[in-house]
Amino acid sequence: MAVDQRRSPSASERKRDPERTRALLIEAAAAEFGAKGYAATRTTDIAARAGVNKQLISYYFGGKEGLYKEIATSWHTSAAEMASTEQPLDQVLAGFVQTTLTDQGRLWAWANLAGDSPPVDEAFLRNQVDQLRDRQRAGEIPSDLDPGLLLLALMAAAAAPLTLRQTAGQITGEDPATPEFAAKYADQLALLVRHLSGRA
Amino acid sequence: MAVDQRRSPSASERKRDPERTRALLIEAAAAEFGAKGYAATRTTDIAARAGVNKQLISYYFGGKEGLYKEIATSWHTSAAEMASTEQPLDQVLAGFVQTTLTDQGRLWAWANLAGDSPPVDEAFLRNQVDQLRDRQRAGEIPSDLDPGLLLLALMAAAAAPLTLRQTAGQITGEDPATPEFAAKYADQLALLVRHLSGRA
DNA sequence: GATTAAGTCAACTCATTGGTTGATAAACGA
DNA sequence: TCGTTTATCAACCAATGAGTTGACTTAATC
Repeated sequence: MAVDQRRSPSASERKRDPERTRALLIEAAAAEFGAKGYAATRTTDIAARAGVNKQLISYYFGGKEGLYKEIATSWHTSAAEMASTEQPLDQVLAGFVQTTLTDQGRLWAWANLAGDSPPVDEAFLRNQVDQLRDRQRAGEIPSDLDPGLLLLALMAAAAAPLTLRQTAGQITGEDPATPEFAAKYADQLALLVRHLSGRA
Repeated sequence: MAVDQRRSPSASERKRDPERTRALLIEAAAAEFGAKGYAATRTTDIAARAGVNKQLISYYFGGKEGLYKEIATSWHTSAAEMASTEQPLDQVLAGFVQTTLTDQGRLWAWANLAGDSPPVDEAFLRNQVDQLRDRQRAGEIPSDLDPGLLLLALMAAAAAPLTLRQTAGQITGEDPATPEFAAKYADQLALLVRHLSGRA
């Protein structure tokens, strides 16, 4: 027993660790909210998944709603990061298809339906629209399409495995929530966009 | 007081009318479920909207869940009808965009996210995929696209004003839940499909 | 080491909500 | 016309679930 425990608290092995607890709760909440939506999620389930007492939800986030908002706003920032990088269109879409599989993505879908708070960073959207406009000028994309509506259509299409999960399953006979499916689907979208630009 | 009330019961003016009550409940329920999703919907709200005592939900449908299922299955049939008509692709999409505005449409979106029951008539989907394949053979659509995934992408895109309501609002600055928006958006999709087929 | 502060938990409270009960009235058949 | 069935409602009930309380325990500070 000569080892000094405090030398490297290293979070994971400490008995008490507020940061870790917070993180556990946030992670568990994202999973639960993402799977069932806000209304159907039970705080008890969140706590159980996090392996922690449910009172701590109140302690750290002031309750169910506070916890939800914490998560809802956290992706604002992650989306903002994404906004900065300027990639080819099919890359952007592929990335988008990927987020489909994450808890964040599911949460975003719920929020959209429920009409919660504006769930995406405005700057990100504006940026994407601008880039689409540029591509139009460059002749990559037909000029008679409205860039805003086109972005909307492409985002919606990319989110299909998520928003139309059931229907996707019915059509393809596969489980749309797998990385393999996402990859295949992203390829198809890339192909589609390429056809759009005329240079198949 | 000589008039014989019973001569023409005419539903709407009768004091008691099971059929009418049932219909009122179904309509109200579709609206409520569509707006908030199953979990967030209160039976009290349904009854209030229908202008009827809440106990009648149990009386006629055996409870909240029974009422929900009643509605969830009812669109199966309406979708099946839609399946029979063979229209040009942009017409199909336009029709789809339209349903976006209905309670049925919203309900369908919720069901897809929640992973409820398979929410669309299988025959309808198969039919649409087959038609897409035909169009491919006819050269209307690039042959290297998978018809199933293409259908998925197009349906998802068409449902954008619904599934990405918030985001749509952010992008366009308009309310996507209006007939005007739906019309404009449907036009864009038609245009997009036309570009896809190469004959801009 | 004693004191204080922070973190965690089990048990409890209280509002909400779906569902039930029993009374009441309209429709209907004999 | 009278009894029976059907439809409707107001009031009640039981269960659930979010949030609170107070005790207890670990860590930090003096």
